[in-house]
Amino acid sequence: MTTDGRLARGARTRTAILDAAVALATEAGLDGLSLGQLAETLGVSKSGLFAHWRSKEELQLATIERAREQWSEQVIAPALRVPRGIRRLWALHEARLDFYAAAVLPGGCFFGNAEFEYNARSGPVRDRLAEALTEWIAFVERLGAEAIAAGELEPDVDVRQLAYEFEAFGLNAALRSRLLAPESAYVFARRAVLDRLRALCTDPTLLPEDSR
Amino acid sequence: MTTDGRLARGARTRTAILDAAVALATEAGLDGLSLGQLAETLGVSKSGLFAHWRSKEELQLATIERAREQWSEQVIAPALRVPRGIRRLWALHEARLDFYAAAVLPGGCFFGNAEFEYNARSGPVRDRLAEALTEWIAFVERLGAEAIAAGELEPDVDVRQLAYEFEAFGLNAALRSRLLAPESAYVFARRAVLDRLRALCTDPTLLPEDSR
DNA sequence: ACAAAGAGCACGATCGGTCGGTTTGTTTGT
DNA sequence: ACAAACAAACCGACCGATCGTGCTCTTTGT
Repeated sequence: MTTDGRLARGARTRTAILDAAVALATEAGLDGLSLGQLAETLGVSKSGLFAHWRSKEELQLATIERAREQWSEQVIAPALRVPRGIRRLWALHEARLDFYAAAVLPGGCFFGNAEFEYNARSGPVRDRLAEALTEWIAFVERLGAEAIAAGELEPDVDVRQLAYEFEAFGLNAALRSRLLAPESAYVFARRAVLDRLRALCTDPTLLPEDSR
Repeated sequence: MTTDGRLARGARTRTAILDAAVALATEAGLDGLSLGQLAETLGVSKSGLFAHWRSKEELQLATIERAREQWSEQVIAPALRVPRGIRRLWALHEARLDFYAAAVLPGGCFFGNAEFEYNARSGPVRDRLAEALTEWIAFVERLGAEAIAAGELEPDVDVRQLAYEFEAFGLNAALRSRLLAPESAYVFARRAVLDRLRALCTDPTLLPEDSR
Protein backbone atom coordinates (compact mmCIF):
# COMPACT_ATOMS: atom_id res chain seq x y z
CA MET A 1 0.00 0.00 0.00
CA THR A 2 1.14 3.51 -0.69
CA THR A 3 0.74 6.31 1.80
CA ASP A 4 -2.40 7.68 0.20
CA GLY A 5 -4.25 4.40 0.71
CA ARG A 6 -4.43 3.46 -2.92
CA LEU A 7 -3.25 0.17 -4.22
CA ALA A 8 0.44 0.05 -4.99
CA ARG A 9 1.46 -0.17 -8.58
CA GLY A 10 1.27 -3.69 -9.85
CA ALA A 11 -1.20 -4.68 -7.17
CA ARG A 12 -3.80 -3.03 -9.36
CA THR A 13 -3.85 -6.13 -11.49
CA ARG A 14 -6.43 -7.35 -13.92
CA THR A 15 -7.73 -9.76 -11.32
CA ALA A 16 -8.30 -6.97 -8.80
CA ILE A 17 -10.16 -4.97 -11.41
CA LEU A 18 -12.26 -7.95 -12.42
CA ASP A 19 -13.17 -8.78 -8.84
CA ALA A 20 -14.58 -5.29 -8.47
CA ALA A 21 -16.29 -5.62 -11.84
CA VAL A 22 -17.97 -8.86 -10.77
CA ALA A 23 -19.24 -7.21 -7.60
CA LEU A 24 -20.55 -4.15 -9.38
CA ALA A 25 -22.08 -6.12 -12.24
CA THR A 26 -23.84 -8.41 -9.80
CA GLU A 27 -25.71 -5.42 -8.45
CA ALA A 28 -26.12 -3.22 -11.49
CA GLY A 29 -26.15 -5.85 -14.21
CA LEU A 30 -23.49 -6.73 -16.72
CA ASP A 31 -24.66 -3.98 -19.03
CA GLY A 32 -25.54 -1.55 -16.28
CA LEU A 33 -21.95 -1.82 -15.10
CA SER A 34 -20.55 1.70 -15.39
CA LEU A 35 -16.92 2.00 -16.36
CA GLY A 36 -16.76 5.35 -14.62
CA GLN A 37 -18.05 3.88 -11.39
CA LEU A 38 -15.72 0.91 -11.68
CA ALA A 39 -12.72 3.19 -12.19
CA GLU A 40 -13.76 5.36 -9.28
CA THR A 41 -14.13 2.34 -7.00
CA LEU A 42 -10.61 1.23 -7.84
CA GLY A 43 -9.11 4.72 -7.61
CA VAL A 44 -8.18 4.51 -11.26
CA SER A 45 -9.00 6.74 -14.17
CA LYS A 46 -11.58 5.50 -16.63
CA SER A 47 -9.17 5.59 -19.54
CA GLY A 48 -6.81 3.39 -17.59
CA LEU A 49 -9.28 0.54 -17.97
CA PHE A 50 -8.95 0.74 -21.73
CA ALA A 51 -5.27 -0.13 -21.39
CA HIS A 52 -6.34 -3.63 -20.34
CA TRP A 53 -9.40 -4.11 -22.56
CA ARG A 54 -10.15 -2.45 -25.81
CA SER A 55 -13.88 -2.08 -25.21
CA LYS A 56 -16.53 -2.55 -22.58
CA GLU A 57 -17.55 -5.80 -24.24
CA GLU A 58 -14.06 -7.25 -23.80
CA LEU A 59 -14.15 -6.27 -20.14
CA GLN A 60 -17.57 -7.90 -19.80
CA LEU A 61 -16.27 -11.13 -21.26
CA ALA A 62 -13.27 -11.04 -18.92
CA THR A 63 -15.64 -10.38 -16.02
CA ILE A 64 -17.62 -13.49 -16.92
CA GLU A 65 -14.44 -15.57 -16.85
CA ARG A 66 -13.50 -14.15 -13.46
CA ALA A 67 -16.97 -14.92 -12.10
CA ARG A 68 -16.58 -18.48 -13.33
CA GLU A 69 -13.31 -18.77 -11.44
CA GLN A 70 -15.01 -17.55 -8.26
CA TRP A 71 -17.82 -20.02 -8.81
CA SER A 72 -15.36 -22.86 -9.28
CA GLU A 73 -13.44 -21.99 -6.13
CA GLN A 74 -16.35 -21.28 -3.82
CA VAL A 75 -19.12 -23.56 -5.04
CA ILE A 76 -17.72 -26.42 -7.09
CA ALA A 77 -14.50 -27.02 -5.14
CA PRO A 78 -16.19 -27.52 -1.73
CA ALA A 79 -18.60 -30.01 -3.26
CA LEU A 80 -15.79 -31.96 -4.89
CA ARG A 81 -14.20 -32.46 -1.47
CA VAL A 82 -17.26 -34.52 -0.52
CA PRO A 83 -17.36 -38.20 -1.63
CA ARG A 84 -19.21 -38.62 -4.89
CA GLY A 85 -22.82 -39.64 -4.73
CA ILE A 86 -25.93 -38.18 -3.14
CA ARG A 87 -23.97 -36.28 -0.55
CA ARG A 88 -21.93 -34.50 -3.20
CA LEU A 89 -25.09 -33.42 -4.96
CA TRP A 90 -26.43 -32.06 -1.72
CA ALA A 91 -23.13 -30.39 -0.85
CA LEU A 92 -23.15 -28.63 -4.20
CA HIS A 93 -26.58 -27.19 -3.58
CA GLU A 94 -25.68 -26.13 -0.07
CA ALA A 95 -22.47 -24.46 -1.22
CA ARG A 96 -24.45 -22.61 -3.82
CA LEU A 97 -26.96 -21.26 -1.33
CA ASP A 98 -24.15 -20.32 1.06
CA PHE A 99 -22.47 -18.48 -1.78
CA TYR A 100 -25.61 -16.48 -2.42
CA ALA A 101 -26.13 -15.77 1.26
CA ALA A 102 -22.59 -14.45 1.65
CA ALA A 103 -22.68 -10.70 2.03
CA VAL A 104 -19.85 -10.28 -0.43
CA LEU A 105 -22.23 -10.13 -3.35
CA PRO A 106 -25.50 -8.79 -1.99
CA GLY A 107 -27.00 -8.41 -5.45
CA GLY A 108 -27.92 -12.07 -5.81
CA CYS A 109 -26.30 -14.24 -8.44
CA PHE A 110 -23.96 -12.81 -11.05
CA PHE A 111 -24.85 -15.40 -13.66
CA GLY A 112 -28.57 -15.35 -12.99
CA ASN A 113 -28.66 -11.60 -13.34
CA ALA A 114 -26.56 -11.63 -16.48
CA GLU A 115 -28.55 -14.43 -18.08
CA PHE A 116 -31.76 -12.56 -17.45
CA GLU A 117 -30.28 -9.44 -18.98
CA TYR A 118 -29.08 -11.17 -22.13
CA ASN A 119 -31.86 -13.70 -22.59
CA ALA A 120 -33.41 -11.78 -25.48
CA ARG A 121 -30.20 -10.40 -26.96
CA SER A 122 -27.44 -11.67 -29.20
CA GLY A 123 -23.71 -11.32 -29.51
CA PRO A 124 -20.56 -12.72 -27.90
CA VAL A 125 -21.60 -11.96 -24.33
CA ARG A 126 -24.90 -13.79 -24.71
CA ASP A 127 -23.16 -16.73 -26.39
CA ARG A 128 -20.62 -17.01 -23.59
CA LEU A 129 -23.36 -16.93 -20.96
CA ALA A 130 -25.36 -19.60 -22.76
CA GLU A 131 -22.23 -21.75 -23.04
CA ALA A 132 -21.48 -21.38 -19.34
CA LEU A 133 -25.04 -22.31 -18.45
CA THR A 134 -24.94 -25.39 -20.63
CA GLU A 135 -21.67 -26.49 -19.05
CA TRP A 136 -23.08 -25.96 -15.58
CA ILE A 137 -26.18 -28.05 -16.28
CA ALA A 138 -23.97 -30.76 -17.73
CA PHE A 139 -21.82 -30.71 -14.61
CA VAL A 140 -24.77 -31.19 -12.27
CA GLU A 141 -26.02 -33.90 -14.60
CA ARG A 142 -22.68 -35.67 -14.30
CA LEU A 143 -22.86 -35.59 -10.50
CA GLY A 144 -26.29 -37.20 -10.78
CA ALA A 145 -24.92 -39.93 -13.03
CA GLU A 146 -22.15 -40.58 -10.51
CA ALA A 147 -24.75 -40.95 -7.79
CA ILE A 148 -26.55 -43.54 -9.87
CA ALA A 149 -23.27 -45.36 -10.54
CA ALA A 150 -22.61 -45.34 -6.80
CA GLY A 151 -25.97 -46.99 -6.25
CA GLU A 152 -27.23 -44.05 -4.20
CA LEU A 153 -29.78 -42.80 -6.70
CA GLU A 154 -32.54 -44.85 -8.30
CA PRO A 155 -31.22 -45.98 -11.71
CA ASP A 156 -34.29 -44.80 -13.62
CA VAL A 157 -33.88 -41.18 -12.53
CA ASP A 158 -33.64 -38.71 -15.42
CA VAL A 159 -30.52 -36.88 -14.31
CA ARG A 160 -30.94 -34.16 -16.91
CA GLN A 161 -34.40 -33.40 -15.63
CA LEU A 162 -33.03 -33.49 -12.09
CA ALA A 163 -30.26 -31.04 -12.97
CA TYR A 164 -32.80 -28.71 -14.55
CA GLU A 165 -35.00 -28.78 -11.46
CA PHE A 166 -32.10 -28.08 -9.11
CA GLU A 167 -31.12 -25.19 -11.33
CA ALA A 168 -34.64 -23.79 -11.11
CA PHE A 169 -34.58 -23.93 -7.31
CA GLY A 170 -31.16 -22.33 -7.09
CA LEU A 171 -32.01 -19.57 -9.51
CA ASN A 172 -35.25 -18.77 -7.77
CA ALA A 173 -33.46 -18.53 -4.44
CA ALA A 174 -30.92 -16.12 -5.88
CA LEU A 175 -33.49 -13.97 -7.62
CA ARG A 176 -36.04 -13.68 -4.88
CA SER A 177 -33.58 -13.47 -2.01
CA ARG A 178 -34.48 -9.83 -1.48
CA LEU A 179 -38.01 -9.67 -2.83
CA LEU A 180 -39.59 -12.41 -0.77
CA ALA A 181 -39.55 -12.41 3.00
CA PRO A 182 -35.91 -12.49 4.11
CA GLU A 183 -34.26 -15.92 3.95
CA SER A 184 -37.49 -17.67 3.07
CA ALA A 185 -36.24 -18.11 -0.47
CA TYR A 186 -33.26 -20.09 0.82
CA VAL A 187 -35.38 -22.18 3.17
CA PHE A 188 -37.71 -23.17 0.35
CA ALA A 189 -34.81 -24.00 -1.94
CA ARG A 190 -33.23 -26.23 0.72
CA ARG A 191 -36.44 -28.09 1.39
CA ALA A 192 -37.23 -28.50 -2.29
CA VAL A 193 -33.90 -30.10 -3.13
CA LEU A 194 -33.82 -32.17 0.03
CA ASP A 195 -37.32 -33.54 -0.61
CA ARG A 196 -36.44 -34.34 -4.17
CA LEU A 197 -33.22 -36.14 -3.26
CA ARG A 198 -34.94 -38.02 -0.46
CA ALA A 199 -37.64 -39.26 -2.82
CA LEU A 200 -35.16 -40.47 -5.43
CA CYS A 201 -32.28 -41.89 -3.39
CA THR A 202 -31.81 -45.48 -2.29
CA ASP A 203 -30.51 -44.71 1.19
CA PRO A 204 -32.15 -41.75 2.98
CA THR A 205 -29.68 -41.95 5.86
CA LEU A 206 -27.06 -40.36 3.61
CA LEU A 207 -29.02 -37.11 3.72
CA PRO A 208 -29.21 -34.72 6.67
CA GLU A 209 -32.32 -34.37 8.82
CA ASP A 210 -35.07 -32.04 7.66
CA SER A 211 -34.78 -30.12 10.90
CA ARG A 212 -34.01 -26.72 9.40
CA MET B 1 -56.12 6.13 -38.24
CA THR B 2 -54.89 9.26 -39.84
CA THR B 3 -53.49 9.37 -43.34
CA ASP B 4 -49.89 9.31 -42.16
CA GLY B 5 -50.36 6.00 -40.41
CA ARG B 6 -50.11 7.36 -36.93
CA LEU B 7 -52.67 6.66 -34.28
CA ALA B 8 -55.63 9.00 -34.40
CA ARG B 9 -55.97 11.45 -31.60
CA GLY B 10 -57.62 9.87 -28.59
CA ALA B 11 -56.63 6.39 -29.71
CA ARG B 12 -53.25 7.25 -28.29
CA THR B 13 -54.63 6.38 -24.91
CA ARG B 14 -52.82 5.54 -21.74
CA THR B 15 -53.53 1.86 -22.30
CA ALA B 16 -52.01 1.90 -25.76
CA ILE B 17 -48.92 3.60 -24.41
CA LEU B 18 -48.64 1.16 -21.53
CA ASP B 19 -49.00 -1.87 -23.80
CA ALA B 20 -46.03 -0.62 -25.78
CA ALA B 21 -44.20 0.12 -22.54
CA VAL B 22 -44.76 -3.42 -21.29
CA ALA B 23 -43.44 -4.85 -24.54
CA LEU B 24 -40.36 -2.63 -24.56
CA ALA B 25 -39.65 -3.10 -20.85
CA THR B 26 -39.90 -6.86 -21.24
CA GLU B 27 -37.00 -6.75 -23.66
CA ALA B 28 -34.90 -3.89 -22.35
CA GLY B 29 -35.79 -4.03 -18.67
CA LEU B 30 -37.97 -1.75 -16.63
CA ASP B 31 -35.09 0.63 -16.10
CA GLY B 32 -33.59 0.18 -19.53
CA LEU B 33 -36.91 1.27 -21.00
CA SER B 34 -36.10 4.41 -22.97
CA LEU B 35 -38.73 7.11 -23.05
CA GLY B 36 -37.36 8.31 -26.36
CA GLN B 37 -37.71 4.87 -27.91
CA LEU B 38 -41.16 4.47 -26.44
CA ALA B 39 -42.28 7.81 -27.85
CA GLU B 40 -40.80 6.98 -31.24
CA THR B 41 -42.57 3.61 -31.31
CA LEU B 42 -45.88 5.32 -30.65
CA GLY B 43 -45.24 8.20 -33.04
CA VAL B 44 -45.40 10.63 -30.16
CA SER B 45 -42.98 13.20 -28.93
CA LYS B 46 -41.07 12.39 -25.79
CA SER B 47 -42.48 15.30 -23.86
CA GLY B 48 -46.00 14.16 -24.66
CA LEU B 49 -45.50 11.23 -22.31
CA PHE B 50 -45.06 13.65 -19.43
CA ALA B 51 -48.61 14.86 -19.94
CA HIS B 52 -49.77 11.48 -18.58
CA TRP B 53 -47.10 10.78 -15.98
CA ARG B 54 -44.96 13.25 -14.15
CA SER B 55 -41.83 11.14 -14.17
CA LYS B 56 -40.37 7.93 -15.52
CA GLU B 57 -40.97 6.27 -12.19
CA GLU B 58 -44.70 6.97 -12.37
CA LEU B 59 -44.78 5.49 -15.86
CA GLN B 60 -42.90 2.44 -14.60
CA LEU B 61 -45.45 1.92 -11.85
CA ALA B 62 -48.29 2.28 -14.35
CA THR B 63 -46.52 -0.19 -16.63
CA ILE B 64 -46.41 -2.71 -13.80
CA GLU B 65 -50.16 -2.34 -13.29
CA ARG B 66 -50.78 -2.84 -16.99
CA ALA B 67 -48.60 -5.95 -17.02
CA ARG B 68 -50.63 -7.28 -14.11
CA GLU B 69 -53.81 -6.74 -16.10
CA GLN B 70 -52.35 -8.67 -19.03
CA TRP B 71 -51.32 -11.43 -16.68
CA SER B 72 -54.80 -11.60 -15.18
CA GLU B 73 -56.47 -11.77 -18.57
CA GLN B 74 -54.13 -14.20 -20.28
CA VAL B 75 -52.89 -16.45 -17.49
CA ILE B 76 -55.21 -16.32 -14.51
CA ALA B 77 -58.54 -16.03 -16.34
CA PRO B 78 -58.06 -19.16 -18.51
CA ALA B 79 -57.18 -21.18 -15.41
CA LEU B 80 -60.24 -19.93 -13.54
CA ARG B 81 -62.44 -21.29 -16.33
CA VAL B 82 -61.26 -24.78 -15.36
CA PRO B 83 -62.99 -26.51 -12.40
CA ARG B 84 -61.09 -25.94 -9.19
CA GLY B 85 -58.71 -28.61 -8.04
CA ILE B 86 -55.70 -30.30 -9.56
CA ARG B 87 -56.75 -29.51 -13.09
CA ARG B 88 -56.92 -25.79 -12.33
CA LEU B 89 -53.42 -25.88 -10.90
CA TRP B 90 -52.20 -27.59 -14.04
CA ALA B 91 -54.14 -25.22 -16.29
CA LEU B 92 -52.52 -22.26 -14.57
CA HIS B 93 -49.06 -23.59 -15.21
CA GLU B 94 -49.88 -24.40 -18.83
CA ALA B 95 -51.38 -20.96 -19.43
CA ARG B 96 -48.25 -19.43 -17.99
CA LEU B 97 -45.93 -21.35 -20.29
CA ASP B 98 -48.16 -20.56 -23.26
CA PHE B 99 -47.99 -16.92 -22.31
CA TYR B 100 -44.20 -17.03 -22.32
CA ALA B 101 -44.08 -18.91 -25.59
CA ALA B 102 -46.35 -16.38 -27.31
CA ALA B 103 -44.28 -14.31 -29.69
CA VAL B 104 -45.92 -11.13 -28.49
CA LEU B 105 -43.32 -10.72 -25.77
CA PRO B 106 -40.18 -12.41 -27.01
CA GLY B 107 -38.12 -11.04 -24.15
CA GLY B 108 -39.29 -13.62 -21.65
CA CYS B 109 -41.32 -12.64 -18.60
CA PHE B 110 -41.96 -9.02 -17.74
CA PHE B 111 -42.15 -9.67 -14.02
CA GLY B 112 -39.23 -12.04 -13.89
CA ASN B 113 -37.02 -9.55 -15.68
CA ALA B 114 -38.17 -6.66 -13.54
CA GLU B 115 -37.76 -8.60 -10.31
CA PHE B 116 -34.24 -9.53 -11.27
CA GLU B 117 -33.47 -5.92 -12.06
CA TYR B 118 -34.80 -4.60 -8.76
CA ASN B 119 -33.80 -7.44 -6.45
CA ALA B 120 -30.95 -5.46 -4.92
CA ARG B 121 -32.55 -2.02 -5.10
CA SER B 122 -35.06 -0.06 -3.09
CA GLY B 123 -37.87 2.37 -3.74
CA PRO B 124 -41.51 2.31 -4.82
CA VAL B 125 -40.92 0.22 -7.94
CA ARG B 126 -39.16 -2.49 -6.00
CA ASP B 127 -41.84 -2.46 -3.32
CA ARG B 128 -44.60 -2.81 -5.89
CA LEU B 129 -42.82 -5.72 -7.55
CA ALA B 130 -42.31 -7.47 -4.23
CA GLU B 131 -45.97 -6.96 -3.38
CA ALA B 132 -47.09 -8.37 -6.73
CA LEU B 133 -44.86 -11.40 -6.26
CA THR B 134 -46.21 -12.06 -2.77
CA GLU B 135 -49.78 -11.83 -4.06
CA TRP B 136 -49.01 -14.21 -6.90
CA ILE B 137 -47.46 -16.79 -4.59
CA ALA B 138 -50.49 -16.47 -2.31
CA PHE B 139 -52.80 -17.01 -5.27
CA VAL B 140 -51.09 -20.24 -6.33
CA GLU B 141 -51.12 -21.30 -2.69
CA ARG B 142 -54.88 -20.73 -2.57
CA LEU B 143 -55.40 -22.91 -5.66
CA GLY B 144 -53.45 -25.62 -3.87
CA ALA B 145 -55.62 -25.30 -0.80
CA GLU B 146 -58.70 -25.59 -3.00
CA ALA B 147 -57.33 -28.78 -4.49
CA ILE B 148 -56.87 -30.23 -1.01
CA ALA B 149 -60.42 -29.18 -0.07
CA ALA B 150 -61.67 -30.90 -3.22
CA GLY B 151 -59.92 -34.09 -2.12
CA GLU B 152 -57.68 -34.10 -5.18
CA LEU B 153 -54.43 -33.31 -3.39
CA GLU B 154 -53.00 -35.20 -0.40
CA PRO B 155 -54.06 -33.28 2.72
CA ASP B 156 -50.56 -33.13 4.19
CA VAL B 157 -49.12 -31.27 1.20
CA ASP B 158 -47.39 -28.00 2.10
CA VAL B 159 -49.15 -25.76 -0.42
CA ARG B 160 -46.82 -22.85 0.23
CA GLN B 161 -43.83 -25.00 -0.57
CA LEU B 162 -45.67 -26.28 -3.62
CA ALA B 163 -46.41 -22.74 -4.80
CA TYR B 164 -42.78 -21.82 -4.36
CA GLU B 165 -41.60 -24.79 -6.39
CA PHE B 166 -44.01 -24.07 -9.23
CA GLU B 167 -42.82 -20.49 -9.24
CA ALA B 168 -39.23 -21.68 -9.53
CA PHE B 169 -40.07 -23.86 -12.54
CA GLY B 170 -42.02 -21.08 -14.25
CA LEU B 171 -39.34 -18.50 -13.67
CA ASN B 172 -36.59 -20.75 -14.91
CA ALA B 173 -38.55 -21.48 -18.07
CA ALA B 174 -39.03 -17.77 -18.72
CA LEU B 175 -35.41 -16.92 -18.04
CA ARG B 176 -33.71 -19.66 -19.94
CA SER B 177 -36.14 -19.80 -22.83
CA ARG B 178 -33.51 -18.34 -25.12
CA LEU B 179 -30.30 -19.42 -23.46
CA LEU B 180 -30.92 -23.13 -23.29
CA ALA B 181 -31.66 -25.23 -26.32
CA PRO B 182 -34.87 -23.92 -27.90
CA GLU B 183 -38.06 -25.02 -26.15
CA SER B 184 -36.23 -27.39 -23.85
CA ALA B 185 -36.82 -24.98 -20.98
CA TYR B 186 -40.57 -25.29 -21.49
CA VAL B 187 -40.45 -29.08 -21.81
CA PHE B 188 -38.57 -29.40 -18.54
CA ALA B 189 -40.94 -27.04 -16.77
CA ARG B 190 -43.95 -29.02 -17.97
CA ARG B 191 -42.49 -32.33 -16.86
CA ALA B 192 -41.36 -30.97 -13.51
CA VAL B 193 -44.80 -29.66 -12.58
CA LEU B 194 -46.59 -32.68 -13.99
CA ASP B 195 -44.36 -35.09 -12.06
CA ARG B 196 -44.84 -33.10 -8.89
CA LEU B 197 -48.63 -32.98 -9.24
CA ARG B 198 -48.79 -36.66 -10.13
CA ALA B 199 -46.83 -37.58 -7.01
CA LEU B 200 -49.02 -35.53 -4.70
CA CYS B 201 -52.54 -35.96 -6.09
CA THR B 202 -55.07 -38.54 -5.06
CA ASP B 203 -56.37 -39.31 -8.55
CA PRO B 204 -53.77 -39.33 -11.33
CA THR B 205 -56.43 -39.73 -14.02
CA LEU B 206 -57.25 -36.06 -13.58
CA LEU B 207 -53.91 -35.16 -15.12
CA PRO B 208 -53.00 -35.44 -18.80
CA GLU B 209 -50.69 -38.12 -20.15
CA ASP B 210 -46.96 -37.53 -20.00
CA SER B 211 -46.75 -37.96 -23.76
CA ARG B 212 -45.22 -34.57 -24.52
C1' DA C 1 -63.67 29.81 -25.81
C1' DC C 2 -61.29 26.74 -23.26
C1' DA C 3 -58.70 22.91 -21.55
C1' DA C 4 -56.20 19.04 -22.68
C1' DA C 5 -52.78 16.80 -25.75
C1' DG C 6 -48.96 17.10 -28.13
C1' DA C 7 -44.76 19.29 -30.68
C1' DG C 8 -40.36 21.28 -30.50
C1' DC C 9 -36.45 22.66 -28.27
C1' DA C 10 -32.95 23.07 -24.82
C1' DC C 11 -30.85 21.78 -20.38
C1' DG C 12 -27.65 19.12 -17.46
C1' DA C 13 -26.04 14.60 -16.46
C1' DT C 14 -24.03 10.35 -17.70
C1' DC C 15 -22.68 7.05 -20.86
C1' DG C 16 -18.71 4.51 -23.64
C1' DG C 17 -14.72 5.78 -25.87
C1' DT C 18 -10.40 8.53 -27.73
C1' DC C 19 -6.14 11.10 -27.50
C1' DG C 20 -1.80 13.05 -25.97
C1' DG C 21 1.23 13.17 -22.42
C1' DT C 22 3.40 11.42 -17.99
C1' DT C 23 5.02 8.09 -14.76
C1' DT C 24 7.01 3.63 -13.72
C1' DG C 25 9.45 -0.85 -13.94
C1' DT C 26 12.27 -3.59 -16.75
C1' DT C 27 15.61 -4.53 -20.20
C1' DT C 28 19.67 -3.68 -22.61
C1' DG C 29 24.24 -1.63 -24.18
C1' DT C 30 28.49 -0.43 -22.77
C1' DA D 1 27.71 -0.40 -12.49
C1' DC D 2 25.09 2.78 -14.66
C1' DA D 3 22.42 5.10 -17.80
C1' DA D 4 19.84 5.04 -22.09
C1' DA D 5 15.79 2.80 -24.18
C1' DC D 6 11.54 0.87 -24.22
C1' DA D 7 6.86 -0.73 -23.23
C1' DA D 8 3.24 -1.03 -20.16
C1' DA D 9 0.38 1.47 -16.84
C1' DC D 10 -1.95 5.45 -15.92
C1' DC D 11 -3.95 10.20 -15.92
C1' DG D 12 -6.81 14.43 -17.28
C1' DA D 13 -9.35 16.39 -20.74
C1' DC D 14 -12.47 15.89 -24.10
C1' DC D 15 -15.94 14.01 -27.73
C1' DG D 16 -20.53 12.62 -29.52
C1' DA D 17 -24.56 10.22 -28.23
C1' DT D 18 -28.30 9.35 -25.27
C1' DC D 19 -30.66 9.74 -21.16
C1' DG D 20 -34.70 11.98 -18.26
C1' DT D 21 -36.89 16.31 -17.73
C1' DG D 22 -38.76 21.16 -17.93
C1' DC D 23 -40.28 24.91 -20.76
C1' DT D 24 -43.03 27.32 -24.26
C1' DC D 25 -46.01 27.29 -28.08
C1' DT D 26 -49.40 25.10 -31.22
C1' DT D 27 -53.02 21.99 -32.41
C1' DT D 28 -57.38 19.80 -31.52
C1' DG D 29 -61.93 18.21 -29.55
C1' DT D 30 -65.86 19.83 -27.17
